[in-house]
Amino acid sequence: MTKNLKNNVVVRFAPSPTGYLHIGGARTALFTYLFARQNGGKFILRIEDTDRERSTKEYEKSILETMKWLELDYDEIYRQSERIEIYKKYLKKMIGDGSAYVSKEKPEKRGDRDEVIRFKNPNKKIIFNDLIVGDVEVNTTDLGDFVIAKDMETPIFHLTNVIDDYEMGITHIIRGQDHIPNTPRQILIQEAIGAQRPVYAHIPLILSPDKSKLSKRDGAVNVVEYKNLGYLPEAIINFLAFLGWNPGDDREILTREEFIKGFNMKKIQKGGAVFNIEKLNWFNKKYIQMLSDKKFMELVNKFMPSEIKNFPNYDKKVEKIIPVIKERIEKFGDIKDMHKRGELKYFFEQPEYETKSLMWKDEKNIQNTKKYLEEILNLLEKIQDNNFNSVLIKDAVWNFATEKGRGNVLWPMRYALSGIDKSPDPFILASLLGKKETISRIETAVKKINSIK
RNA sequence: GGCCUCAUCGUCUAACGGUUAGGACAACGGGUUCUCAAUCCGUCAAUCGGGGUCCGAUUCCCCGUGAGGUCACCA
Repeated sequence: MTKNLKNNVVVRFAPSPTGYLHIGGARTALFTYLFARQNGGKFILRIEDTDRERSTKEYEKSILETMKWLELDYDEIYRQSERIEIYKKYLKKMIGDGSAYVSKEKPEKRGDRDEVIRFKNPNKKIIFNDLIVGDVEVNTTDLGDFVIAKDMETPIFHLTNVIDDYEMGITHIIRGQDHIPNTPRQILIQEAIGAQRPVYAHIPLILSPDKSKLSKRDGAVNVVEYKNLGYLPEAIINFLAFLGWNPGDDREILTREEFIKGFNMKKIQKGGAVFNIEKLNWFNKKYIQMLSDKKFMELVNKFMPSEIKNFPNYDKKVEKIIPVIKERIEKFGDIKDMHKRGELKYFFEQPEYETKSLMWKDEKNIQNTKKYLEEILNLLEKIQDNNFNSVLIKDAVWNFATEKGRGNVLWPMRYALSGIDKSPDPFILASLLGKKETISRIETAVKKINSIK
Protein backbone atom coordinates (compact mmCIF):
# COMPACT_ATOMS: atom_id res chain seq x y z
CA MET A 1 0.00 0.00 0.00
CA THR A 2 1.29 3.40 -0.91
CA LYS A 3 1.18 5.99 1.76
CA ASN A 4 -1.94 8.08 1.52
CA LEU A 5 -1.25 11.78 1.25
CA LYS A 6 -4.30 12.59 3.31
CA ASN A 7 -3.47 10.23 6.14
CA ASN A 8 -3.53 13.02 8.67
CA VAL A 9 -7.32 12.79 8.73
CA VAL A 10 -8.69 12.58 12.26
CA VAL A 11 -12.44 12.36 12.75
CA ARG A 12 -14.74 11.60 15.62
CA PHE A 13 -18.21 10.42 16.37
CA ALA A 14 -19.48 12.10 19.52
CA PRO A 15 -22.67 10.61 20.89
CA SER A 16 -24.08 11.58 24.22
CA PRO A 17 -25.15 8.61 26.37
CA THR A 18 -28.58 10.00 27.13
CA GLY A 19 -30.30 7.35 25.04
CA TYR A 20 -29.65 4.39 22.79
CA LEU A 21 -27.82 4.87 19.53
CA HIS A 22 -30.48 5.92 17.08
CA ILE A 23 -30.69 5.46 13.35
CA GLY A 24 -29.53 8.98 12.59
CA GLY A 25 -26.56 8.68 14.89
CA ALA A 26 -25.65 5.36 13.36
CA ARG A 27 -25.56 6.91 9.91
CA THR A 28 -23.40 9.78 11.13
CA ALA A 29 -21.09 7.22 12.70
CA LEU A 30 -21.06 5.23 9.46
CA PHE A 31 -20.17 8.19 7.25
CA THR A 32 -17.51 9.29 9.72
CA TYR A 33 -16.10 5.78 9.82
CA LEU A 34 -16.10 5.44 6.02
CA PHE A 35 -14.35 8.77 5.63
CA ALA A 36 -11.68 7.80 8.14
CA ARG A 37 -11.04 4.38 6.64
CA GLN A 38 -10.99 5.70 3.10
CA ASN A 39 -8.32 8.21 4.02
CA GLY A 40 -6.35 5.94 6.27
CA GLY A 41 -7.19 8.31 9.08
CA LYS A 42 -8.04 7.98 12.74
CA PHE A 43 -11.60 7.41 13.95
CA ILE A 44 -12.24 8.53 17.50
CA LEU A 45 -15.30 7.71 19.57
CA ARG A 46 -15.96 10.43 22.08
CA ILE A 47 -18.62 9.95 24.71
CA GLU A 48 -20.07 13.37 25.48
CA ASP A 49 -21.31 12.74 28.97
CA THR A 50 -20.97 16.16 30.53
CA ASP A 51 -24.67 16.21 31.35
CA ARG A 52 -24.50 14.19 34.56
CA GLU A 53 -28.25 14.34 34.95
CA ARG A 54 -29.16 12.52 31.80
CA SER A 55 -26.09 10.46 30.91
CA THR A 56 -25.97 6.86 32.07
CA LYS A 57 -23.43 4.07 31.91
CA GLU A 58 -26.13 1.78 30.63
CA TYR A 59 -26.68 3.92 27.56
CA GLU A 60 -22.95 4.23 27.03
CA LYS A 61 -22.58 0.47 27.18
CA SER A 62 -25.40 0.02 24.72
CA ILE A 63 -23.92 2.53 22.28
CA LEU A 64 -20.59 0.73 22.42
CA GLU A 65 -22.26 -2.62 21.82
CA THR A 66 -24.23 -1.26 18.90
CA MET A 67 -21.12 0.22 17.31
CA LYS A 68 -19.52 -3.18 17.65
CA TRP A 69 -22.56 -4.93 16.21
CA LEU A 70 -22.45 -2.63 13.19
CA GLU A 71 -18.71 -3.21 13.00
CA LEU A 72 -17.90 0.46 13.15
CA ASP A 73 -14.55 0.04 14.89
CA TYR A 74 -12.95 3.09 16.36
CA ASP A 75 -9.28 3.63 17.05
CA GLU A 76 -9.57 5.55 20.30
CA ILE A 77 -12.25 6.26 22.85
CA TYR A 78 -12.61 9.16 25.30
CA ARG A 79 -15.12 10.24 27.89
CA GLN A 80 -15.62 13.92 28.53
CA SER A 81 -16.45 13.21 32.16
CA GLU A 82 -12.83 12.12 32.58
CA ARG A 83 -11.45 15.30 31.03
CA ILE A 84 -12.85 17.94 33.35
CA GLU A 85 -9.36 19.14 34.30
CA ILE A 86 -8.60 19.93 30.68
CA TYR A 87 -11.70 22.05 30.27
CA LYS A 88 -10.97 23.76 33.54
CA LYS A 89 -7.58 24.80 32.25
CA TYR A 90 -9.15 26.42 29.21
CA LEU A 91 -11.87 28.01 31.26
CA LYS A 92 -9.27 29.67 33.49
CA LYS A 93 -7.37 30.89 30.48
CA MET A 94 -10.52 32.28 28.85
CA ILE A 95 -11.61 34.08 31.96
CA GLY A 96 -8.08 35.35 32.31
CA ASP A 97 -7.95 36.84 28.84
CA GLY A 98 -11.49 38.15 28.97
CA SER A 99 -13.06 35.88 26.36
CA ALA A 100 -15.26 34.45 29.11
CA TYR A 101 -16.55 35.77 32.41
CA VAL A 102 -18.39 34.75 35.53
CA SER A 103 -21.90 36.06 35.31
CA LYS A 104 -24.46 36.71 38.03
CA GLU A 105 -27.85 35.32 37.08
CA LYS A 106 -31.43 35.32 38.18
CA PRO A 107 -32.39 31.60 38.11
CA GLU A 108 -35.38 31.06 35.85
CA LYS A 109 -36.04 27.38 36.08
CA ARG A 110 -35.32 24.52 38.39
CA GLY A 111 -31.64 23.69 38.51
CA ASP A 112 -30.57 27.14 37.36
CA ARG A 113 -27.63 28.62 39.20
CA ASP A 114 -27.18 32.15 40.37
CA GLU A 115 -23.74 32.23 38.79
CA VAL A 116 -22.54 30.75 35.46
CA ILE A 117 -19.68 31.25 33.04
CA ARG A 118 -20.55 32.98 29.81
CA PHE A 119 -18.65 33.46 26.61
CA LYS A 120 -17.92 37.05 25.70
CA ASN A 121 -19.42 37.29 22.26
CA PRO A 122 -17.36 39.51 19.96
CA ASN A 123 -20.47 39.96 17.81
CA LYS A 124 -19.02 39.36 14.41
CA LYS A 125 -20.07 37.80 11.17
CA ILE A 126 -18.98 34.20 10.67
CA ILE A 127 -18.71 32.56 7.28
CA PHE A 128 -17.80 28.93 7.14
CA ASN A 129 -17.59 26.50 4.29
CA ASP A 130 -19.33 23.17 4.57
CA LEU A 131 -18.33 20.24 2.39
CA ILE A 132 -21.96 19.36 1.82
CA VAL A 133 -23.97 22.53 2.25
CA GLY A 134 -21.47 25.03 0.91
CA ASP A 135 -20.90 28.51 2.35
CA VAL A 136 -22.97 29.44 5.35
CA GLU A 137 -22.98 33.00 6.61
CA VAL A 138 -24.28 33.99 10.02
CA ASN A 139 -24.22 37.10 12.10
CA THR A 140 -23.50 35.97 15.66
CA THR A 141 -24.83 39.09 17.33
CA ASP A 142 -28.17 37.62 18.28
CA LEU A 143 -26.43 34.68 19.98
CA GLY A 144 -25.59 36.93 22.91
CA ASP A 145 -23.09 35.94 25.58
CA PHE A 146 -24.01 32.28 25.74
CA VAL A 147 -23.28 29.98 28.67
CA ILE A 148 -20.26 27.71 28.30
CA ALA A 149 -20.07 26.30 31.83
CA LYS A 150 -22.17 26.14 34.94
CA ASP A 151 -19.01 26.37 37.02
CA MET A 152 -15.35 25.52 36.64
CA GLU A 153 -16.05 21.80 37.05
CA THR A 154 -19.17 21.76 34.93
CA PRO A 155 -18.50 22.85 31.36
CA ILE A 156 -21.26 22.35 28.81
CA PHE A 157 -21.51 21.14 25.25
CA HIS A 158 -20.20 24.00 23.10
CA LEU A 159 -17.08 24.41 25.18
CA THR A 160 -16.15 20.76 25.66
CA ASN A 161 -16.91 19.97 22.06
CA VAL A 162 -14.61 22.67 20.72
CA ILE A 163 -11.82 22.00 23.19
CA ASP A 164 -11.81 18.28 22.48
CA ASP A 165 -11.88 18.73 18.73
CA TYR A 166 -8.86 20.97 19.14
CA GLU A 167 -7.03 18.80 21.66
CA MET A 168 -7.65 15.66 19.63
CA GLY A 169 -6.57 17.24 16.40
CA ILE A 170 -9.89 16.67 14.66
CA THR A 171 -9.54 17.65 11.01
CA HIS A 172 -13.09 17.07 9.82
CA ILE A 173 -16.28 17.48 11.78
CA ILE A 174 -18.96 15.21 10.38
CA ARG A 175 -22.33 15.54 12.07
CA GLY A 176 -26.01 16.08 11.41
CA GLN A 177 -27.42 19.22 9.87
CA ASP A 178 -29.22 19.97 13.11
CA HIS A 179 -25.80 21.16 14.27
CA ILE A 180 -25.49 23.88 11.65
CA PRO A 181 -26.92 26.53 13.96
CA ASN A 182 -24.34 25.53 16.59
CA THR A 183 -21.41 25.96 14.28
CA PRO A 184 -21.01 29.76 14.40
CA ARG A 185 -20.79 29.87 18.16
CA GLN A 186 -18.36 26.98 18.22
CA ILE A 187 -16.21 28.81 15.70
CA LEU A 188 -16.28 31.82 18.00
CA ILE A 189 -14.95 29.65 20.83
CA GLN A 190 -12.32 28.19 18.52
CA GLU A 191 -11.09 31.64 17.69
CA ALA A 192 -11.03 32.59 21.36
CA ILE A 193 -8.82 29.64 22.33
CA GLY A 194 -6.67 29.90 19.22
CA ALA A 195 -7.78 26.66 17.61
CA GLN A 196 -7.61 26.22 13.88
CA ARG A 197 -10.91 25.67 12.15
CA PRO A 198 -11.65 22.10 11.08
CA VAL A 199 -13.45 21.23 7.89
CA TYR A 200 -17.19 20.88 8.36
CA ALA A 201 -19.51 18.37 6.75
CA HIS A 202 -23.09 18.54 7.93
CA ILE A 203 -24.99 15.55 6.69
CA PRO A 204 -28.71 15.79 6.02
CA LEU A 205 -31.25 14.59 8.52
CA ILE A 206 -33.16 11.34 8.40
CA LEU A 207 -36.86 12.13 8.17
CA SER A 208 -40.06 10.41 9.14
CA PRO A 209 -42.74 9.89 6.48
CA ASP A 210 -44.21 13.31 7.33
CA LYS A 211 -40.81 14.84 6.52
CA SER A 212 -40.05 15.99 10.05
CA LYS A 213 -36.96 14.85 11.90
CA LEU A 214 -37.21 11.15 12.74
CA SER A 215 -38.33 10.77 16.34
CA LYS A 216 -39.57 8.20 18.84
CA ARG A 217 -43.18 8.62 17.85
CA ASP A 218 -42.28 7.20 14.43
CA GLY A 219 -41.75 3.76 15.92
CA ALA A 220 -38.38 2.08 16.12
CA VAL A 221 -35.61 4.66 15.99
CA ASN A 222 -32.92 2.93 18.01
CA VAL A 223 -30.58 0.53 16.29
CA VAL A 224 -30.98 -2.05 19.06
CA GLU A 225 -34.68 -2.22 18.29
CA TYR A 226 -33.84 -3.28 14.75
CA LYS A 227 -31.40 -5.81 16.07
CA ASN A 228 -34.16 -7.22 18.25
CA LEU A 229 -36.54 -7.35 15.32
CA GLY A 230 -34.07 -9.56 13.50
CA TYR A 231 -32.44 -7.17 11.07
CA LEU A 232 -28.89 -7.83 9.95
CA PRO A 233 -26.18 -5.27 10.63
CA GLU A 234 -24.98 -5.47 7.01
CA ALA A 235 -28.45 -4.59 5.80
CA ILE A 236 -28.77 -1.65 8.13
CA ILE A 237 -25.36 -0.36 7.06
CA ASN A 238 -26.21 -0.71 3.37
CA PHE A 239 -29.59 0.94 3.83
CA LEU A 240 -28.20 3.79 5.90
CA ALA A 241 -25.40 4.44 3.47
CA PHE A 242 -27.94 4.86 0.69
CA LEU A 243 -29.87 7.42 2.68
CA GLY A 244 -28.19 10.48 1.26
CA TRP A 245 -25.42 8.84 -0.65
CA ASN A 246 -25.04 6.53 -3.66
CA PRO A 247 -22.13 4.98 -5.49
CA GLY A 248 -22.91 6.81 -8.72
CA ASP A 249 -23.93 3.69 -10.63
CA ASP A 250 -26.76 1.17 -10.41
CA ARG A 251 -25.28 -1.05 -7.71
CA GLU A 252 -27.53 -1.47 -4.70
CA ILE A 253 -25.71 -4.06 -2.62
CA LEU A 254 -22.15 -3.16 -1.74
CA THR A 255 -19.51 -4.74 0.46
CA ARG A 256 -17.85 -2.88 3.27
CA GLU A 257 -14.76 -2.47 1.13
CA GLU A 258 -16.77 -1.04 -1.73
CA PHE A 259 -18.38 1.47 0.57
CA ILE A 260 -15.01 2.56 1.89
CA LYS A 261 -13.59 2.83 -1.59
CA GLY A 262 -16.51 4.61 -3.16
CA PHE A 263 -17.54 6.93 -0.36
CA ASN A 264 -17.46 10.57 -1.33
CA MET A 265 -18.59 13.42 0.88
CA LYS A 266 -19.24 15.60 -2.15
CA LYS A 267 -21.88 13.21 -3.39
CA ILE A 268 -23.92 13.41 -0.24
CA GLN A 269 -27.39 14.79 -0.72
CA LYS A 270 -28.18 18.23 0.65
CA GLY A 271 -31.76 17.53 1.63
CA GLY A 272 -33.08 15.17 4.25
CA ALA A 273 -34.07 11.62 3.39
CA VAL A 274 -37.22 9.85 4.48
CA PHE A 275 -36.62 6.63 6.38
CA ASN A 276 -38.35 4.03 4.25
CA ILE A 277 -38.77 0.79 6.14
CA GLU A 278 -39.86 -1.06 2.98
CA LYS A 279 -36.49 -0.52 1.43
CA LEU A 280 -34.72 -1.58 4.60
CA ASN A 281 -36.78 -4.78 4.52
CA TRP A 282 -35.74 -5.38 0.95
CA PHE A 283 -32.07 -4.95 1.81
CA ASN A 284 -32.50 -7.23 4.79
CA LYS A 285 -34.08 -9.95 2.70
CA LYS A 286 -31.22 -9.71 0.22
CA TYR A 287 -28.67 -10.07 2.98
CA ILE A 288 -30.57 -12.95 4.56
CA GLN A 289 -30.37 -14.81 1.25
CA MET A 290 -26.60 -14.32 1.30
CA LEU A 291 -26.15 -15.69 4.81
CA SER A 292 -24.23 -18.94 5.25
CA ASP A 293 -26.34 -21.92 6.39
CA LYS A 294 -24.55 -21.94 9.70
CA LYS A 295 -25.18 -18.28 10.45
CA PHE A 296 -28.77 -18.54 9.24
CA MET A 297 -29.39 -21.54 11.48
CA GLU A 298 -27.91 -19.70 14.41
CA LEU A 299 -30.29 -16.78 13.99
CA VAL A 300 -33.27 -19.03 13.37
CA ASN A 301 -32.61 -20.75 16.68
CA LYS A 302 -32.30 -17.40 18.38
CA PHE A 303 -35.66 -16.18 17.15
CA MET A 304 -37.61 -19.45 17.20
CA PRO A 305 -40.47 -19.43 19.72
CA SER A 306 -39.93 -21.86 22.57
CA GLU A 307 -43.21 -23.63 21.82
CA ILE A 308 -41.59 -24.88 18.63
CA LYS A 309 -38.18 -25.47 20.14
CA ASN A 310 -39.74 -27.72 22.75
CA PHE A 311 -40.82 -30.31 20.23
CA PRO A 312 -38.66 -33.41 20.82
CA ASN A 313 -37.83 -33.63 17.14
CA TYR A 314 -36.96 -29.91 16.83
CA ASP A 315 -33.25 -30.14 16.09
CA LYS A 316 -33.65 -32.76 13.42
CA LYS A 317 -36.62 -31.12 11.71
CA VAL A 318 -35.66 -27.47 11.81
CA GLU A 319 -32.68 -28.05 9.60
CA LYS A 320 -34.94 -29.41 6.89
CA ILE A 321 -37.37 -26.53 6.93
CA ILE A 322 -34.64 -23.91 6.63
CA PRO A 323 -35.37 -23.23 2.94
CA VAL A 324 -39.05 -22.69 3.71
CA ILE A 325 -38.23 -20.19 6.42
CA LYS A 326 -35.59 -18.50 4.32
CA GLU A 327 -37.91 -17.62 1.48
CA ARG A 328 -40.71 -16.47 3.79
CA ILE A 329 -39.04 -13.98 6.12
CA GLU A 330 -37.56 -10.57 5.49
CA LYS A 331 -36.30 -10.27 9.07
CA PHE A 332 -35.80 -12.94 11.68
CA GLY A 333 -38.54 -11.55 13.87
CA ASP A 334 -40.95 -12.72 11.16
CA ILE A 335 -40.40 -16.27 12.38
CA LYS A 336 -42.62 -15.41 15.34
CA ASP A 337 -45.30 -14.21 12.92
CA MET A 338 -45.04 -17.42 10.93
CA HIS A 339 -45.60 -19.30 14.15
CA LYS A 340 -48.63 -17.18 15.00
CA ARG A 341 -50.11 -18.03 11.63
CA GLY A 342 -49.51 -21.71 12.32
CA GLU A 343 -46.94 -22.00 9.56
CA LEU A 344 -44.35 -23.79 11.67
CA LYS A 345 -46.14 -26.10 14.03
CA TYR A 346 -47.39 -28.57 11.42
CA PHE A 347 -43.86 -29.56 10.55
CA PHE A 348 -43.54 -31.04 14.01
CA GLU A 349 -46.88 -32.64 14.75
CA GLN A 350 -50.07 -33.86 13.09
CA PRO A 351 -52.17 -30.71 12.54
CA GLU A 352 -55.78 -30.34 13.59
CA TYR A 353 -58.31 -28.98 11.13
CA GLU A 354 -61.94 -29.09 10.06
CA THR A 355 -62.59 -32.13 7.91
CA LYS A 356 -64.52 -30.16 5.32
CA SER A 357 -61.51 -27.91 4.79
CA LEU A 358 -59.95 -30.82 2.90
CA MET A 359 -62.29 -30.12 -0.03
CA TRP A 360 -61.05 -27.97 -2.87
CA LYS A 361 -63.31 -24.93 -3.37
CA ASP A 362 -64.74 -26.31 -6.63
CA GLU A 363 -65.38 -29.73 -5.19
CA LYS A 364 -69.02 -30.67 -4.47
CA ASN A 365 -68.69 -34.11 -2.95
CA ILE A 366 -66.27 -34.93 -0.16
CA GLN A 367 -66.36 -38.61 -1.16
CA ASN A 368 -64.44 -37.58 -4.27
CA THR A 369 -61.83 -35.94 -2.07
CA LYS A 370 -61.55 -39.17 -0.14
CA LYS A 371 -61.03 -41.16 -3.33
CA TYR A 372 -58.30 -38.80 -4.47
CA LEU A 373 -56.52 -39.07 -1.13
CA GLU A 374 -56.66 -42.84 -1.29
CA GLU A 375 -55.20 -42.82 -4.76
CA ILE A 376 -52.43 -40.47 -3.62
CA LEU A 377 -51.68 -42.94 -0.85
CA ASN A 378 -51.43 -45.60 -3.46
CA LEU A 379 -49.08 -43.60 -5.67
CA LEU A 380 -46.84 -42.52 -2.81
CA GLU A 381 -46.45 -46.06 -1.51
CA LYS A 382 -44.69 -46.94 -4.72
CA ILE A 383 -41.87 -44.47 -4.09
CA GLN A 384 -38.94 -46.04 -2.30
CA ASP A 385 -38.29 -44.72 1.18
CA ASN A 386 -34.88 -43.34 0.36
CA ASN A 387 -36.15 -41.64 -2.80
CA PHE A 388 -38.90 -39.71 -1.17
CA ASN A 389 -37.96 -36.29 -2.54
CA SER A 390 -40.14 -33.51 -3.94
CA VAL A 391 -39.27 -34.23 -7.57
CA LEU A 392 -40.25 -37.88 -7.44
CA ILE A 393 -43.31 -37.14 -5.35
CA LYS A 394 -44.45 -34.64 -7.94
CA ASP A 395 -43.78 -37.12 -10.73
CA ALA A 396 -45.81 -39.73 -8.94
CA VAL A 397 -48.85 -37.56 -8.37
CA TRP A 398 -48.79 -35.07 -11.23
CA ASN A 399 -50.52 -37.01 -13.95
CA PHE A 400 -53.28 -38.16 -11.67
CA ALA A 401 -53.76 -34.61 -10.41
CA THR A 402 -53.88 -33.23 -13.94
CA GLU A 403 -56.43 -35.81 -14.92
CA LYS A 404 -58.78 -35.18 -11.97
CA GLY A 405 -58.17 -31.48 -11.75
CA ARG A 406 -55.13 -30.25 -9.88
CA GLY A 407 -57.04 -28.30 -7.29
CA ASN A 408 -59.26 -31.29 -6.57
CA VAL A 409 -56.26 -33.46 -5.82
CA LEU A 410 -53.45 -31.20 -4.68
CA TRP A 411 -55.44 -29.00 -2.32
CA PRO A 412 -56.59 -31.95 -0.16
CA MET A 413 -53.15 -33.50 -0.26
CA ARG A 414 -51.57 -30.26 0.89
CA TYR A 415 -54.27 -29.65 3.46
CA ALA A 416 -53.94 -33.13 4.90
CA LEU A 417 -50.24 -32.41 5.43
CA SER A 418 -50.35 -28.85 6.73
CA GLY A 419 -53.85 -28.31 8.06
CA ILE A 420 -53.82 -24.66 6.94
CA ASP A 421 -54.91 -22.67 3.88
CA LYS A 422 -51.51 -21.25 3.04
CA SER A 423 -48.37 -23.30 2.91
CA PRO A 424 -45.63 -24.52 0.58
CA ASP A 425 -46.74 -26.94 -2.12
CA PRO A 426 -47.62 -30.55 -1.20
CA PHE A 427 -44.51 -32.03 -2.83
CA ILE A 428 -42.16 -29.96 -0.73
CA LEU A 429 -44.28 -30.63 2.32
CA ALA A 430 -44.31 -34.37 1.79
CA SER A 431 -40.59 -34.52 1.24
CA LEU A 432 -39.92 -32.51 4.39
CA LEU A 433 -42.24 -34.67 6.48
CA GLY A 434 -40.86 -37.92 5.12
CA LYS A 435 -42.72 -40.87 3.69
CA LYS A 436 -43.93 -42.35 6.94
CA GLU A 437 -45.39 -39.16 8.34
CA THR A 438 -46.85 -38.15 4.97
CA ILE A 439 -48.69 -41.45 4.61
CA SER A 440 -49.85 -41.23 8.18
CA ARG A 441 -51.29 -37.74 7.75
CA ILE A 442 -53.11 -38.62 4.57
CA GLU A 443 -54.52 -41.71 6.23
CA THR A 444 -55.68 -39.52 9.07
CA ALA A 445 -57.47 -37.32 6.55
CA VAL A 446 -59.21 -40.31 5.02
CA LYS A 447 -60.32 -41.49 8.45
CA LYS A 448 -61.66 -38.06 9.23
CA ILE A 449 -63.80 -38.17 6.10
CA ASN A 450 -65.01 -41.66 6.95
CA SER A 451 -66.10 -40.54 10.36
CA ILE A 452 -68.49 -37.86 9.14
CA LYS A 453 -70.90 -40.34 7.58
C1' G B 1 -41.61 34.80 14.84
C1' G B 2 -35.70 35.54 14.20
C1' C B 3 -31.65 32.98 12.07
C1' C B 4 -30.12 28.93 8.89
C1' U B 5 -30.87 25.06 5.28
C1' C B 6 -33.26 22.39 1.51
C1' A B 7 -36.49 21.39 -3.16
C1' U B 8 -36.30 15.34 -9.66
C1' C B 9 -41.50 9.64 -9.73
C1' G B 10 -45.35 7.98 -3.35
C1' U B 11 -40.00 6.88 -1.22
C1' C B 12 -34.27 6.54 -1.90
C1' U B 13 -31.86 8.64 -5.96
C1' A B 14 -29.00 9.32 -11.37
C1' A B 15 -28.31 12.79 -15.25
C1' C B 16 -19.66 17.86 -17.91
C1' G B 17 -25.94 23.23 -19.84
C1' G B 18 -27.72 19.21 -25.03
C1' U B 19 -30.80 11.99 -22.38
C1' U B 20 -37.22 9.36 -25.15
C1' A B 21 -35.19 12.63 -17.53
C1' G B 22 -32.11 6.57 -15.91
C1' G B 23 -32.04 2.90 -11.68
C1' A B 24 -33.95 0.86 -6.96
C1' C B 25 -38.08 0.20 -3.23
C1' A B 26 -43.31 0.31 -3.15
C1' A B 27 -47.78 -0.11 -6.04
C1' C B 28 -50.22 -2.35 -10.16
C1' G B 29 -50.55 -6.19 -14.20
C1' G B 30 -48.83 -10.83 -16.09
C1' G B 31 -45.84 -15.68 -16.45
C1' U B 32 -45.04 -19.87 -13.06
C1' U B 33 -48.80 -22.11 -9.50
C1' C B 34 -54.08 -26.26 -5.77
C1' U B 35 -53.05 -22.03 -1.81
C1' C B 36 -49.39 -18.84 0.14
C1' A B 37 -44.36 -17.45 -0.35
C1' A B 38 -40.33 -17.00 -3.65
C1' U B 39 -38.87 -15.91 -8.54
C1' C B 40 -39.13 -13.86 -13.65
C1' C B 41 -41.27 -10.22 -17.10
C1' G B 42 -43.92 -5.82 -17.79
C1' U B 43 -46.76 -1.11 -16.50
C1' C B 44 -47.71 3.37 -13.96
C1' A B 45 -45.09 7.43 -11.98
C1' A B 46 -41.06 13.22 -11.26
C1' U B 47 -37.78 18.08 -12.64
C1' C B 48 -42.58 23.29 -6.92
C1' G B 49 -44.15 28.29 -9.48
C1' G B 50 -42.58 32.83 -11.98
C1' G B 51 -38.89 35.58 -14.10
C1' G B 52 -34.10 35.92 -16.19
C1' U B 53 -28.86 34.25 -18.59
C1' C B 54 -28.04 31.07 -22.86
C1' C B 55 -28.85 28.62 -29.51
C1' G B 56 -30.37 25.34 -25.50
C1' A B 57 -31.79 24.96 -18.45
C1' U B 58 -33.34 19.40 -13.89
C1' U B 59 -28.57 21.80 -14.01
C1' C B 60 -26.53 28.86 -13.42
C1' C B 61 -28.90 33.72 -11.17
C1' C B 62 -33.14 36.36 -8.84
C1' C B 63 -38.03 36.44 -6.64
C1' G B 64 -41.87 33.71 -4.75
C1' U B 65 -43.98 29.23 -2.59
C1' G B 66 -43.44 24.98 0.17
C1' A B 67 -40.82 21.89 3.63
C1' G B 68 -37.38 21.22 7.49
C1' G B 69 -33.73 22.51 11.28
C1' U B 70 -32.58 25.68 15.30
C1' C B 71 -33.27 29.33 18.81
C1' A B 72 -31.33 25.79 26.98
C1' C B 73 -27.53 26.76 32.93
C1' C B 74 -29.24 19.35 26.71
C1' A B 75 -26.12 17.38 23.28
